[in-house]
Amino acid sequence: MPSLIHHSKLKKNFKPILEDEHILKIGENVKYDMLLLQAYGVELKGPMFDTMLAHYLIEPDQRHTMDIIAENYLGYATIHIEDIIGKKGKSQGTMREADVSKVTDYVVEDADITLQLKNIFVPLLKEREVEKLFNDVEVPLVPVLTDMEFAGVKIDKQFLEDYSRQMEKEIMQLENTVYELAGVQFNLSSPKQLGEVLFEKLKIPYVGKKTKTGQYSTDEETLSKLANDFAIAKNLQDYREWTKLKSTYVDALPLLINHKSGRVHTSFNQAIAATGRLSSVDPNLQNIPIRTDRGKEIRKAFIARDDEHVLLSCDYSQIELRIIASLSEDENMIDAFRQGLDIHTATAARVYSIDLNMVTPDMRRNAKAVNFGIAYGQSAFGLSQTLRVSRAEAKEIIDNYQKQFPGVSRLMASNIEFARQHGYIKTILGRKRYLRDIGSANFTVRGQAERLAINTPIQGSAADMIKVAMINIHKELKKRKLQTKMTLQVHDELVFDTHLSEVDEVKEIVTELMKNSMPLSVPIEVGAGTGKNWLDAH
DNA sequence: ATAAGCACGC
DNA sequence: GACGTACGTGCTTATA
Repeated sequence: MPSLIHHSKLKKNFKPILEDEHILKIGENVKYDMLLLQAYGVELKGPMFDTMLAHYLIEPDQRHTMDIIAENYLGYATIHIEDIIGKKGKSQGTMREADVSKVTDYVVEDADITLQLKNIFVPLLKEREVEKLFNDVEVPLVPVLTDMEFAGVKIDKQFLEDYSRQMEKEIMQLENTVYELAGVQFNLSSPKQLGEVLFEKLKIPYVGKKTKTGQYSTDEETLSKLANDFAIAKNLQDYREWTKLKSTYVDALPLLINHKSGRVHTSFNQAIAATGRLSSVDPNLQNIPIRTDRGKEIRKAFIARDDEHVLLSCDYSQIELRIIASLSEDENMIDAFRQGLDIHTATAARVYSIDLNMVTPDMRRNAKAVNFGIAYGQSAFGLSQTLRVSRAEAKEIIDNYQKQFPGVSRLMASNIEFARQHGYIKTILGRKRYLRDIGSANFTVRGQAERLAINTPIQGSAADMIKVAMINIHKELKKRKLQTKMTLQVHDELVFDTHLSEVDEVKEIVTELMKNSMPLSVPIEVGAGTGKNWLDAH
């Protein structure tokens, strides 16, 4: 017999406790339990403590599974799940089928360890000054993410199946063309075989570094340098694009449609990215293509619930640069945003010391690349690579940038200095990241830590901001008893499935709450669009 | 199974 | 002169 007590009896006994607003619930990865209980009609309520999220704020660069933190903080080796349900893979069973006495040991240990960890983490959160971030942001975000995952998104399966067949034809043709140009048949998807064909059999001159295993590099950067001179390279670029889109998205997404809901339910991981960002898995809905026309097609498959609904997409405009402007208090950058200028054009005008209306597309492109690189601590070498200009030219652009935006340069330097002094760097809401290599004598290792000291406050503060917005929006939708569901978060974008009758009201609520979730010294702009599918909503 | 190479997003 | 742009997820191939 799988279980001794039927779940209806368990539910009767536990539901009043689990739904009691005053009883503290302590768990590891509470979102998982919330989702599970939801399937049994139980809504977990009241104060929460999540040991996974606590450890995420205490040691953001580490992993946060219970077996690891139990080992580290309690010196205790937990029972391995594989000892109960079998090794990972096809033979692995489920908890329902497992030996009851083993499961009993496992769950009792789980409860015991979770409580012990909670008692350790409560003072530690206070000591590390992340208690408020924990209680006001990370914990309240849990039910928001639970609702988003449960809501899921609708996928047009037929559309993707049709597109897949069309892609198959394109891929077959490209394959044949490449075989003809190469004079051999080989596996185009094998970078090893491809490198040998291009650079040994066809004797195409190879410039640039080999990969770390000594292979010829065949990545996009390499192929694009060859594309003008060798037709085979262009065909390979197309082949790569089609096969990537087909295997990762078009063929994979329909397989993940849930049979009960008919929708795709991603899982948002709240304790992976050390900067505070969320991540998305099974499927990853944060990397759906948008750059190329062939890729954009895939977004047409993300559709509203039915004919009476639309997708609403709201995204922050240049949020990371606005955060840089605000943190640095750089007058010129703040001015540009206050005047509502296109930031890349404004940057170009300053860097090239010309009028705004004299900025050419090339200048804007260069300025955009600088703005982009700034947030990551990019060097003159790095910029010269992206822009494909000489190092001297890249250095001149950067020098001009630093002269025109001295506050930004000061911010970078002072963040590195702060990290040296304190051993960590923090975001606007006080999320900390420990940079233990900041004083390393090794140039490479220290350089990496310095780039993290620059990037983490920027990327992390943007993450803080959208998390607060999500909590406030979720609360407001509930308060107004609106049916609109928040479904996706893509770092600076939120997507909603909205009934037509609610669109105007929800658009207003969302844009206002996104703008006002955290005060900056520059205005925050939010773009909003609606459509039957995700592409049209942009 | 795991690593490598590659490519998608922000 | 080194090294050279942050954060993720997931596909296929190659190797063990």
